[in-house]
This record gives sequence, C-alpha cells and structure tokens, in this order.
Amino acid sequence: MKISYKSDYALKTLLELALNYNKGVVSINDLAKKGDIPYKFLEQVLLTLKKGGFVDSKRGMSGGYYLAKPPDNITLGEAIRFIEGPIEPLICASKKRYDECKDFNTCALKDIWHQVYTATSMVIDSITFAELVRRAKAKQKGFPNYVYTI
Amino acid sequence: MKISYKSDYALKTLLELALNYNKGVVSINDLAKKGDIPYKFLEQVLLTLKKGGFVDSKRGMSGGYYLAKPPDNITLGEAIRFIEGPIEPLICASKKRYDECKDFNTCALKDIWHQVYTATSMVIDSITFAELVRRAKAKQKGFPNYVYTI
DNA sequence: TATAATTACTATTAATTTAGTAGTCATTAT
DNA sequence: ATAATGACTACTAAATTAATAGTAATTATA
Repeated sequence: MKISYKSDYALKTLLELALNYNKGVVSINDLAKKGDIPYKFLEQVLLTLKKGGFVDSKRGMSGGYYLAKPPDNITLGEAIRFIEGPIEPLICASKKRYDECKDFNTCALKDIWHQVYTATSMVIDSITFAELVRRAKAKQKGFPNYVYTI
Repeated sequence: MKISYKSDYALKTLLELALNYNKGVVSINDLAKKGDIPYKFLEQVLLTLKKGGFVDSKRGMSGGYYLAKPPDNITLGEAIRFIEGPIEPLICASKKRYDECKDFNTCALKDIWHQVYTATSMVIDSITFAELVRRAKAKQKGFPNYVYTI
C-alpha cells in the first residue's frame, strides 16, 4: 500500500513551492537540496507536474519553478492521483468494475477495498496545499499539530 | 497504493476456507480453480499462510487445506499485514520514525500519511473473516450488501 | 555578445519487486 | 503399489520504479 518515491518527491516539492508562493521562482537545485531528492529525477518529476498544470517555470539564468495556481486551489488528492495514477487498492475496486462483479465471495472483499479507498480519498481530497502550508508553519513556530482522527 | 496479487490471492483463499470452516479440507487444486489463481503460486501462498498460523493442512491423498482457527478469530488486518508487510503508505509514517521527524515541511505531509494509515487500519482491523462469510452468504441469497461509509 | 546558469527533452540503465514456473521429495488413502 | 496430494527449494520472467546521462534551448548579466 506504499506510495512511490516519485509521489513523495512531487508532494514535498509542491509543498515547498507552496511555501514560496508569490515569492518568485525556486531552482531545481534548491528544491533538490531542500528535499534531498536526486536532481535529475526531480527534473523529470517537475516536468510531469508542469504538464499537469500544477507548476510553471521560468527558463534561463535565475530561472526556476513556481506554483501555477494558488495553494488553496490544489488538493493533495489531485496531486497524488495525477502522479500516482488510480489509488484504488485493487483496480477492480473502482465503481465500474465493482458494478460488474459476479463473484460473490471476492465481492465481499471488494467491499472492503472500496471502503479503504473511500476512507483514503476523504483524507487526501479534503486537504489543500494552503492548509499544509499553515500546518508546516505552525510546526515551525513550535506548535506541534498532530492530527489523530480516531 | 495497490495491494499485491499475492495478498489478493491469500485473502480470497482464506475467505474460501472460511466458507468451508469445519467442513473438511479443500485441495490446492480446487482453491486455485475457484479463485482463478495459478496453482504453483497459490501453493507458495498457502505455505506462507501456514507458517503464519492462518491455515493448516493434511498431506497425502484426499489431503488439502483448512483454516487453522475460527473465522471470527482472524481479522483482515492480521492477514494483510502478515502477507503484505507494513501497510504504511510511507515507511517513515510509522510511529517511531514519525516521532523522530525533524523536517517540519515533510512532517506536515507525514501527518497525512498517518491519517491515511489510521483510516485504513480502522477498516481492515475491525472486520473478521466470519463477518466476510456472513456478507458473502447474504450476497448469494440476493441481498446485496453494499457498504458505503460516507 | 560571450558566458554561465538554468530549464527541456529523450534515451538509457540499474535496481527492486512482483509474479509465475519447474522439478523433486514426502505423505497418505485406497 | 499407485495415484493424489502437500512440502520444499530454486529459478526465471516480467513489470515497475528509481536513477543517470547527455545534449539542446533559453535567458540574465557582465
């Protein structure tokens, strides 16, 4: 149930750019160092994020990347789904496949995966990068902001 | 965020054995056909499940597998964790690593993964194979038992 | 206008994980 | 004895993920 390094890198980077929103560009180099991400790998991730409309860039000397839209207009869910692809634990747990289901036993299991998927979606679709920025800043100020949702 | 085929096969098989609890053994062959699982692969999965104490077997002619403990004594969570290993989306989202966290930005993201992990755990740790059997049987009787938890 | 710093793009390779296959041995009901 | 079954170990293949390499294009600025 792991997420890939690619997604991890992408999200960390988006958060970094969100922290820098409206403050100019950040170079790949700085982003790579800050996030401890292999430069060349990050380069590709950023190109992907650009295609997805999450970031934009300025080329040439003193160029770099910046968030293409306001942080409160990007949810974690959008970003994750874009980078990671479908996040259903089982492909067949998607609505369409689910409806076609004919094997009653495994269907009982699919219900579970569907529940897991729904629970996960609720978490990641309801938080924006603006909120993440708020939390990150709160932490920096020494107010730990643990979130236990039980 | 996918689960592996191995886990999928393991859970389907456990459910099948749970449906057959106290009704004797089921051969690998039957389990493989029923679950549409490659025989040799299932063989290995079953050996793993046996080491984990989930199933037991009877060797020789008319041998086969059976659940090693009552279905209401096995949660999905136990089985998944045993086959799949840790289910945290990020390894560093585990409690220990989490406490050591020093990078405030990525910590904000780790909070999220922790939430996802918690939400997932709540689903899979609170359902037993006995309950899955009940649901599977209900479906067979023509009472679809969709579970939407929103 | 030369230079250095930077993004853009494409291709390749390496590493890891996952999925599946093969073959031989051991056990047991009939 | 034999046929049907599980036990065990090793291997291979396929897919995915992670990372690297190299060259081209762009741009600030000295």
